[in-house]
Amino acid sequence: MKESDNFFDKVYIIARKIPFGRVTSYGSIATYLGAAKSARMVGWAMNNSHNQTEEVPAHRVVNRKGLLTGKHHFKGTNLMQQLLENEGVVVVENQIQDFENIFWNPLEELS
DNA sequence: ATTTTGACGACGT
DNA sequence: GACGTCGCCAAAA
Repeated sequence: MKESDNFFDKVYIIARKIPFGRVTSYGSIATYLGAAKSARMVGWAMNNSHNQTEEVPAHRVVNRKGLLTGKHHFKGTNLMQQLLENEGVVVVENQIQDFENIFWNPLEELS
């Protein structure tokens, strides 16, 4: 069950492939997996990502608006933002600044 | 087993 | 462009 056995595992794999200092959106991952309209499942997978053996940089995954919608799910209140800022990502009020610039699209970057 | 919700997104109004 | 509704699919109540 290393490779893409199911939709969820794929999400984790893609999430781990996000480069340092870059971010992507749930929908982009879902689209890349062929389930463009199942963006919610990506988010749900992230929630379950804690159960995964390997760590998943869920903090690098935000919604299409570049908004840190899932920050409440993290341990701390602003932990997600802290992690992003630690990578050079500027975040103001849960919103990523210059989102277009740091956006990582698996459809293009990843074949 | 049925209903509700949810780390989203696209479309309609 | 802000707000509302629907669609997708899986897990929790």
